[in-house]
This record gives sequence, structure tokens and C-alpha cells, in this order.
Amino acid sequence: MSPLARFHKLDPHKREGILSTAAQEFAQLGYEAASLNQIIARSEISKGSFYYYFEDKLDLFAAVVHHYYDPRLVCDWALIGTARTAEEFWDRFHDSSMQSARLAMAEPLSLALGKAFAQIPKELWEQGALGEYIATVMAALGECLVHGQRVGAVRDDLPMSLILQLWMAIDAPLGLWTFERWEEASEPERLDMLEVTLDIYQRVFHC
Amino acid sequence: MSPLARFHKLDPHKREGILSTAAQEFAQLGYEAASLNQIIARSEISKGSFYYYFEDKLDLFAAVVHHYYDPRLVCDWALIGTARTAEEFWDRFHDSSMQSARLAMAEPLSLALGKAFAQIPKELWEQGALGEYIATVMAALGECLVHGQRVGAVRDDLPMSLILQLWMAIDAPLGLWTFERWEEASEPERLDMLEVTLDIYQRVFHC
DNA sequence: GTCATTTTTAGACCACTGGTATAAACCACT
DNA sequence: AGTGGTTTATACCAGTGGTCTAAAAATGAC
Repeated sequence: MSPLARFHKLDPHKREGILSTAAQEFAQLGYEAASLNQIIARSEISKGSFYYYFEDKLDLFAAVVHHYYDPRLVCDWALIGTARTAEEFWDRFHDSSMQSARLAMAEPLSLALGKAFAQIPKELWEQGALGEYIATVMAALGECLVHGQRVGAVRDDLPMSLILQLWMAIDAPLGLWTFERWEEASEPERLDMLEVTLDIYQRVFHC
Repeated sequence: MSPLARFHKLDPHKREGILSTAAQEFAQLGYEAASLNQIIARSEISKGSFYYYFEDKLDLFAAVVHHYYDPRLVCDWALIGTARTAEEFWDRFHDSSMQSARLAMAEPLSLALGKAFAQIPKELWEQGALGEYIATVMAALGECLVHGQRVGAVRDDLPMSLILQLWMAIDAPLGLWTFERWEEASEPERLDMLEVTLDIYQRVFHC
């Protein structure tokens, strides 16, 4: 039986405890800086048990992300991906990401995890459970963008892999910027930030 | 006397040796993964000596960057920063970054260091000698962009800090993408890649 | 040339890292 | 009660970046 499977049939209370302390640790310090030993100690679990439940540190992180990172934070790509025209595509993208942003700003833990995520070295992106998770998300975004190309909303002079890379790269600073000033911003200022963000996506990816 | 000062008045041969092995190690493995102990061992230097010459690992990295990262790889921002009109601004930017790109592609070490650089956690960007280096470079770019705003070439609806963040964020995947296909690309293909890169900068930052 | 002082080197040592190994405890089932 | 798989505890590992101290080498004053 795989370690993760064993973890899943653990007493839910204990499971939550482990995931929660791990999430805090990762969110606060980032992936690398978070100490696995600390997490283990704080979870009041022995090292043996830990490695009975998880393959390694990265596996734990994947489990945390899977549990705490709300997928609604990212756009509803399935919906966007059914737009008929370019205008409709960007309109839906607009609405959906507005909605997601609102949600995201209310969930600092998810955001912190996102930051920790972005910090993970690229060569680990393809490994283990985390790799699968990333692959899924990227595939969904990719599919959506390919549809965008089909309806003439997204430029097709660039390879999709580059588009995805750029997308992720742009997302990080924009998200951070928005998040940092969200609390102190008035409602129109907030709207403005979101519009700016969307505008940049369009500038880069609209054909 | 500061460690770095001591390092600088070391026998140039020995100095080169240390910097060279460190550069290789960092370039190959990235900052985190590079083992300081390995570097020390390969440099045939004792740990005591190392910490007599450098504050810490990051300080060494800063010294390596300072020594091996050719500033010509980045644009000639001083030149661009004296453009009189928006058109001239982007033209100069175009020419300058074309030239820089050519140079960069011929210096894989510098590029690898750049990658290692990008991987360093943000909270270290402001520390020590590396922090100073980064601050200098960013200041130069910032100054150039402010001038760009003055002549109407660069949008001024965004805070400069965000513009800089975005600039760096976009730079990474584009540079990587270009580098990866550079060798196998024909001359027109190369030109095309560079044009695409420049176009994206303009899309995002042109007002 | 000798001695004292400072600069430089060597390497043992430190707390900590992620990860392994192994043996004991637990728990059903016959 | 015995057996065999599941779960736990902990000692241990090589490696990490970094500290400390004592000796060696260079330097300057006389």
C-alpha cells in the first residue's frame, strides 16, 4: 500500500492536525525553509510514522496543496473554454478571474501556499504527486487557451509551452501586488487593480 | 577589515580559482543546491579560510556574479535613457537588447548564473553584497523606465515597483525560451524570437 | 636576529537538514 | 496463544551552512 493511501485512512482528526501544521509551516516559511523535523515535532508524530504516511517532504507538500489550495482560486477554465467568440472568451475570463480574485483575497493561507509553490525549484515540478497536480492544472489552462486560439482570442504565433510559462510568470507579481494592497484599498481601487491585471493578460496573450 | 576586502588582496591566481569553481558549481546546480562544502573542497581551501574571505554562501555568490556576470548582457540602459521620443526609446531598446541577446547567447556561464540568480528566494535579494548589486541594476533599469515615461514611451499608470517586478518576471521565461532553441535555430528564426521577445515587452509596458 | 603582534590557515566541532533502518508494539484472525 | 501484517518509536546516517580555537606564517620594531 502506498504511503499516501495509508495516510488517507488515518483518523481524520490526526490527519487534519498534520496537514494543518504542515500548511502553516509551508505558508509561513516557504517550501525549502520549512523544516520537516519541525513539522513532525509539532504534529506530535514520530519520524517513523511520517515516512510511513509520506514518500518525502515534497509528497507532504503535495498533500497540503491538494487539501488547502482551493481550486476555485484559479479561473473557471472549463467555462471560459466554451466561449464561442473572442469577445466572449475574454469577457468570461474577465468575470471568472474577478470572482476568483475576490475569493483568493479572503483566503490568505491559499495565497501563501501559492507563494510557497512558486518558489519550488522547477526540476521538482514534474515529480511525484505534486507533479501530477501541476500537470492537471496546467493541462486545464492549456486546453482553455487552445480553445482561445481556436476562436481567435489568443495569439497562436507562440508555442503553447511558452504561453503557459509566461502566464505563470506574469501571474506571480501581479497576484502579489494585488494582495499586498488589497486590505487598504477602497472598492474602486480594488476594481482598478483587477482591471489592470486583466488588461496585462490581454496585452500579452490577445492576438 | 571586511572579509571581501581580504579576498580582493589575495593572490589573483588563487582568487580566480575560487571564483571559477564556485561559478561552475552555482551555474550547474543553482544557488541552493550548490554545496558550499563542495566548493570549498574543490577550491582546495580550508573552511576557516573561506569564512575569512566571505561572510557566507550568499556573499560568495555575490562575488561570483560580480565577477562573471557580464553587465553588457543587460541592455545599455544609459543609452536608452537619453532617447528624446517614444519611438526613439523603443528603437534604442530594440537595438540594444538585440545586441545584448547576441552576446548573452555566446556566454552560457553568465546565462546559467542568471538562472541561479532568479532562483534565489526574494527575501535574500536585499541582503548583503548581493542586495547592493541588485539594487544598482534595478535602479539603472528603473531610471531608464522613468525616462521612458517622461517621453511617453512607457505607461505611467502603474507604480514603478510593479513595472520592475513584471519586467523581471517576464524576462526569465523569455530568456530561457530563447536560449533553449538558440543553437538549433536558423538565423531568421533567431531574429524572430528576438522580435517576439521585444514585442512582448512593448505590449506590456508601452502606454 | 629576536621577539611580539597581527594576519592567515587548518580543521574539529556545532546544531540542524531530509531521509533510512530496525526493532518493538499493536491488532486482528485463526 | 500464536501468527502475520500494520503501525510506531527512535537511533542513526551523510550532508548542510556556519563557528571557534589554536597553531602557523608573515610582519614590524628594536
